[in-house]
Amino acid sequence: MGRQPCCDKLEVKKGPWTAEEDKKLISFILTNGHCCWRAVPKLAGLRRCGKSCRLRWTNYLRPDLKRGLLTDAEENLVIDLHSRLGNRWSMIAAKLPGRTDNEIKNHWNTHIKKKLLKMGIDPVTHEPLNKEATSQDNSSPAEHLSQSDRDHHQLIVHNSKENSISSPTENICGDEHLSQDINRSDDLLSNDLRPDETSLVDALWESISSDAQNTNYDLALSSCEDSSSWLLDSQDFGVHDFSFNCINEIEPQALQTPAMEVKEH
DNA sequence: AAGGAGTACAACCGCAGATGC
DNA sequence: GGCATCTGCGGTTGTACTCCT
Repeated sequence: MGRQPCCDKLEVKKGPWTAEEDKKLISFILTNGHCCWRAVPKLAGLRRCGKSCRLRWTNYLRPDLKRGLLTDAEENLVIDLHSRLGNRWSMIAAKLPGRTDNEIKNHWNTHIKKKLLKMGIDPVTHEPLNKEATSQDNSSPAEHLSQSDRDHHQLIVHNSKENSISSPTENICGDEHLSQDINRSDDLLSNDLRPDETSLVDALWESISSDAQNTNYDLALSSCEDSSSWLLDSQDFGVHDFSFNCINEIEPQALQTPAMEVKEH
């Protein structure tokens, strides 16, 4: 007995999101939160699957996201965490503020994996690919690499010494070192974070916040400006946090403000 | 300049766990 | 306990872009 599809596939649009769709989604979530993702597209006037809306929001539209490549410190932290947690991208992402699991996963697959292979380290086990070669050859592979690459290498050597475990995923629970190290890494990270990069999404947010001055979601936005902590709670700001009485009052046109040209050009 | 190869990243898909009835 | 539904996660794919020949 198969599951129902999460949405009516015939009605649902796929592929890249348009600026107009982005704005609808942002406006809707700022105004109402997300009651349940399945209902969001309908209520927001989007012909998208709820899943797609959730993904778009969490991976791209959330205002607390950082943009741009991961810094060296972030990369080191990802490698460190990966050596302990394995491919648990959501857990890794939770330790990198402003980064998403998808982003980290992509970065791992495109950058870090290759970097580790280049260093002679198995990106899955974080063990040297050829132990004999590394023991015979006094010059570690890291010596041929940049400072940041050497940092990675040292971090991995440190980790493999500290966790004398066969699999990186076996040491997840009850590891006091883990939380301590993660905190240490967080401190390291916080000293080396890049400032946010201006982006199209920022422009989108600017346009929305100017719209917000004339609408009823300025409250949500102001709390957003204070800090992004409301977003951390956003997992929960469902029906119990937001009144949905207003939903019927939302005119689709009201969500379609004219400032969306940014992305379309 | 053309086009093939490589790269980066957004988005989709399917599965599994959590939850409610 | 069984089933339906929702959500989140990880793997994979699609596509736009860049680089190289």
